[in-house]
Amino acid sequence: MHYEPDTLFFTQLSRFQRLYARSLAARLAPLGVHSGYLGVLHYLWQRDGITQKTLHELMPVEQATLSNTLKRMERDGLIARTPDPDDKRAHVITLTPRANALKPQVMQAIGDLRAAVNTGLTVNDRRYFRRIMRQMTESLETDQEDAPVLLLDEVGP
Amino acid sequence: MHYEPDTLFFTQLSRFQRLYARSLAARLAPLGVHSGYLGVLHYLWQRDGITQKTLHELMPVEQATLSNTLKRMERDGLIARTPDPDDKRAHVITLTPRANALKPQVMQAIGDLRAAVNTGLTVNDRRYFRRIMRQMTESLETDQEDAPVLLLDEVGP
DNA sequence: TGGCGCTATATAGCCTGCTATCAACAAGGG
DNA sequence: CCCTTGTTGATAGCAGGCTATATAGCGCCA
Repeated sequence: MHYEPDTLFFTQLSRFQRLYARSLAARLAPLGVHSGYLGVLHYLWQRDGITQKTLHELMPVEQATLSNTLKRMERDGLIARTPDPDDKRAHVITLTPRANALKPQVMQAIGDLRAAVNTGLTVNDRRYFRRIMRQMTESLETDQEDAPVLLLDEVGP
Repeated sequence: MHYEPDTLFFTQLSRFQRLYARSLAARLAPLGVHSGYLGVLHYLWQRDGITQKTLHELMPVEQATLSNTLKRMERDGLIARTPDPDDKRAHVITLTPRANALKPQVMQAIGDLRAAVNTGLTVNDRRYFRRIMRQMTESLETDQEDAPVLLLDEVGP
């Protein structure tokens, strides 16, 4: 009875995520969209003209990551950043016409991939999978809160 | 009835994978091990002294990725590369004593994390999850084989 | 009002992955 | 024996993540 299941769970998970990203990339490439842009597009399609800060509050990536992603999206002509009249530190992010026009094709690509990945699975399988993934995600969030805060001595005078 | 489930499956999956990697990193950092090293360590602990090519055949990453990972592991004193006597292009990769000594702690870290992630899940949940993940992974592999090979005209003289 | 601390964003530097390409060596055929 | 073709590994350059830190502007309070 093997204790170590030959390939690590982490390895399989990473591989799965990378395969997913690659299939997505294959479908999005002709549109000039990268997988990292998806989250931004998703929220801006719902609510255009917000600041980076607001967008950041909606998305599960760090501020620096978002900043870099927005830079590439600007370079690729998907968003524009105009100064926020109310706060000179901030910029209002808006989608370009091109980005707006892309929505149906991007949605189609996502749907296509979803269908491909779901072949052979029941509705129940999918729900169950998402439920377990959500629960594991919560456990990981907790795990990181419980992080070793240590080094709290040495605060001396 | 929402068709679009608020956050994209891909986004959730990526986030889950990143959280997993981060929790792993938190446990491995004190050992001087990065998450990308795990696969290499895993296989070399089983079978030390193989070439990069052999290792590559075992691992689900591209050759260039492996090459870079090995470079960082060498820099960090975990592996050594000695010339292969049978083939002057190749190097034999061996673990350093430090890397060998690290095995119990790394295994412990992996086990700890596994336990943390599995809290609240039944054995059945875990098995089911892995099964669905494996099946989705296979669907994605198929998806990429079916890739648009296109551009096969224009070969003419 | 002048300065200090907080906040919005950008940048530097790293890890991990990818594709494309190159250099060096191996192996076989003519 | 040499020359072509294949194979092993390294490198360049990019995407997308991260932490840490810098910069600029906002706001408040003394």
